[in-house]
Amino acid sequence: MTLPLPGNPVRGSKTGQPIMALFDLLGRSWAMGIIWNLSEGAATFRELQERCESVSPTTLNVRLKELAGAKLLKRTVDGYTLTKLGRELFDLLKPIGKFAKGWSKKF
Amino acid sequence: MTLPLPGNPVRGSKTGQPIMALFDLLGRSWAMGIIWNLSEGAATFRELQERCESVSPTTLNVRLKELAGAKLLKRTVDGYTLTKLGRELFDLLKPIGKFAKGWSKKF
DNA sequence: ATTGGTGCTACATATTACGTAGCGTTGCTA
DNA sequence: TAGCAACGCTACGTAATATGTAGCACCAAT
Repeated sequence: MTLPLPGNPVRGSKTGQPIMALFDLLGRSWAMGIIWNLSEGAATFRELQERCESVSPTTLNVRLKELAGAKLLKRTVDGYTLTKLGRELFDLLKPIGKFAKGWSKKF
Repeated sequence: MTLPLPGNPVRGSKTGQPIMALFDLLGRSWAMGIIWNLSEGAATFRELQERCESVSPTTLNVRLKELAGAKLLKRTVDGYTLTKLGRELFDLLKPIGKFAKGWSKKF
């Protein structure tokens, strides 16, 4: 489980172009979902697990370490929270939520 | 390989909330990379494969079918191209490319 | 001392992705 | 008309990831 960081050739990106490294990081199960659900505020491990529709603790734990390593979230006394960087990313994800609603009407 | 569409409970989303279905679809290897690389213009299968750092044909083919099923791209005489919907999504992905550059400087 | 909550980890199984080889087709060009 | 090259894939074995369930070690309150 290699941590995809810019510069590191990883799964789905041999070049390590920033955008491809980020896509690799976000393109793993629940990565974006975790960021999305954490935007509502800090959460403990188990609470976050519930918000994420009972994702398995294994996956959650691995993902949390990856996202923390990528400086998008961190663990605090209140549980896990987005970093400034993570909130910046969430702000970019947010419009995709709106898009998803329109998209869902096409089916 | 279930196609994640809104309403369908799929991998990473039991509820089928639009955003979660979309995250599931995009959270698969090369899904966002394909959209990103197709934004430069239509491409044949093999050309797209090169743009995506020689992703395996198996993965590429599966992903193309999923994204086409989700109406984000389609096959034309010029090869694969983004649909209007796909270009809309790309426009939302584009700022993430900018973010990725700033992010990459933190390491 | 027990109870209930926490953050995890172990482990077996299932799913997904990869890499390589190569098939069937189409469109040249010799 | 035979040969070749490029096309879009598909087959198939292996490797990497994700899942689900169980439960451990820790802590605080009862």
